[in-house]
Amino acid sequence: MATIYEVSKLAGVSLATVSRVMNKNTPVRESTRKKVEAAMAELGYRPNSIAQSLASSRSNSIGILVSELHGPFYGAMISSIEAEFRTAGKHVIIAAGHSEEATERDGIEFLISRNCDALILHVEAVSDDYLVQLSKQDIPFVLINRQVPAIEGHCISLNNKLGGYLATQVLLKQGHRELGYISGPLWKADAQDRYRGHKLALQEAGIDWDERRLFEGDFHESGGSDGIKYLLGQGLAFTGLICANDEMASGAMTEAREQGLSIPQQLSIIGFDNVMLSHYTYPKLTTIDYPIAAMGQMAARWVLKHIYQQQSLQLQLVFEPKVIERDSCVSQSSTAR
Amino acid sequence: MATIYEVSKLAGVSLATVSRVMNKNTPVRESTRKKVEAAMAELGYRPNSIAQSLASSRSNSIGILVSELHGPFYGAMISSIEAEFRTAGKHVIIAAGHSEEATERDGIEFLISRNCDALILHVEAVSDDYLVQLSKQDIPFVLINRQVPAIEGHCISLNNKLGGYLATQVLLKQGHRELGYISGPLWKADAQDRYRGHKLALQEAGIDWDERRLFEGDFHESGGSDGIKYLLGQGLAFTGLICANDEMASGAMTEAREQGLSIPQQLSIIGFDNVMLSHYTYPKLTTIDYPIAAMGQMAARWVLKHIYQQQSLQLQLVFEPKVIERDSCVSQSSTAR
DNA sequence: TTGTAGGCGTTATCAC
DNA sequence: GTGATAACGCCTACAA
Repeated sequence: MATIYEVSKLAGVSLATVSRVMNKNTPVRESTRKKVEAAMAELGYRPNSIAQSLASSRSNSIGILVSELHGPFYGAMISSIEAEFRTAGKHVIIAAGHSEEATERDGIEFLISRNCDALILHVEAVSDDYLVQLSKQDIPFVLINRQVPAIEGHCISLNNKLGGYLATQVLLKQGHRELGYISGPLWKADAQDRYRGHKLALQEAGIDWDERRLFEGDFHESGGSDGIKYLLGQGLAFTGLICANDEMASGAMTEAREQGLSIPQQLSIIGFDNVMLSHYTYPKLTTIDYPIAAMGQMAARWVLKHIYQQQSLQLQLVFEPKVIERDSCVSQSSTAR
Repeated sequence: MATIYEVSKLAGVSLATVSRVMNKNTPVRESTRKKVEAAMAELGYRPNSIAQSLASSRSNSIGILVSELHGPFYGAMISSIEAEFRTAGKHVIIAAGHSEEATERDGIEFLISRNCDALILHVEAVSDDYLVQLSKQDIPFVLINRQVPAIEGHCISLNNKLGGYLATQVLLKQGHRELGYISGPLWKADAQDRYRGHKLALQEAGIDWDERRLFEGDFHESGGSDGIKYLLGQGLAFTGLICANDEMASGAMTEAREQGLSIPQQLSIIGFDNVMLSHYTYPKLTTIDYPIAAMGQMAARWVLKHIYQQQSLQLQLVFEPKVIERDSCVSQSSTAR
């Protein structure tokens, strides 16, 4: 591989000049620029990004930590982040945190040791405190789907409480008064917030909160099916079910059907996230849209703006969920049970 | 951040010695090792991986190019690759090729310019020739889901033809004789191979191949729904449908139902890939398992073995598909139409 | 506008 | 075993 030195020799200029035409940061006479470019082309020169990084202490790489690399949610997130950085000539290093504190810390350490210029984190297990500490180190980062008051400016989040509220309202407006709720693991902030929104909607509708109507799921399919079993086991009637994400809604749908309930005739189900699978279920899932692609893109822009001085970018830190009506919820009047 | 130099000063040894204890490649007296390690701990020293890379011309990074970053298939692939490398202390840089030749080439260029030690490629649009040329450059790579005869040793692939054959056999064994086939884009090798397997199974069963029973889809949901519309429009009876991937099977299922067909009573549908969504459909999708996680892991091991000299690893280059029976296919005798 | 020269933080090859 | 010391390929004051 040709080096900058060989290019400079062939072009008959100094190595500094070659560097200048590459980086377009210092004016270079048109004629010498031409010579240099010709030499670069002739040699098939490609700058060594590692040497560039070492000399400039900029790696042009951004670390991304998500809970899982598969799954529709993170896929969409990573995809939008990569696209945004790619056009900016930056690259993305990924790692998985698996929602476990130790693994998340490891992942962050790992990305730092890789000299990332910045981090985009979707972490769940690590404490607020840890993140505040981290913000005092020299590695900049953005948080997705998490609000940490002390470092608000680093947080890109969804109004999850509003989402839970809206989901509940969908069913209430359809006349359902007997509801079930399958939450995510309640130690996760987003699961908590969604549930809070649910309770608020109930309260506003004058419906007493009944703990037996809550099942704490795992955000996976099994959480949905277990939830249905649990709720049915309680012996309480319910015509509407809110699930804190789409996977659980799908699991609930399948299980409910196996228990002899027809969906949505006997049970209306609403999910949360609007990930791809919500198209695939039958009936198609009514859900709450989580604009994860937009949020991922915004995280990328945050980095572009703060780390790579692309000042012109506009930022938005808080996003709003919205209802996506499909076929899994119908009005209570059409419910026969 | 502390450098190796400061560590050496604090430990009272030369910087070369510090390097030695880090890399454990040259014997170092126990007592000096201790001193050095103490110094490293005291300073919170972390080696600068960029400087290491420059000096050793090893970046410890592996580039991965896939068609899309989202989608269940690539998610599973990336996930298994990352896991394998992570434990080896390597990291993964990702890029998307979007099944377009120019973008795929760009992506490869991009990863090369990032000084990856090796590449793992899931490319579709780029020609065999290009890949053969690439293999003559100095960047090692493995191909996933593609067979290029001239560089067989670099290819990790599924026996797609067998998959198409097996899928068809599932329906044939259930007594279906009137079949439809929704393929992927036939310029893609895997789509072709699956279709070939289908035709072979038909031939063995003594069923004439009828071009009108083939619809060329796009590997997305829309391909499935369009396929159903097309097949129904042909006015040919069919009680079994093979779709070349699960997404299309799901689209077909939904559309068929909208057209008044009940699944599987009136139409048995089989998919291909066994991605996550096959759980979510109703009825649950019978499909062909594509062991993408195992193949991704194998690709990672290929790199570990060939590039990072982990000689002990065993490699497997060709994988076999297998039938996953679920609920979307039933025997023809139970079909009333 | 262009050239010179001193880093950037390691690894690796020599000697000792 | 350990210590100098040259790379590695580029960036960036500072000079000219």
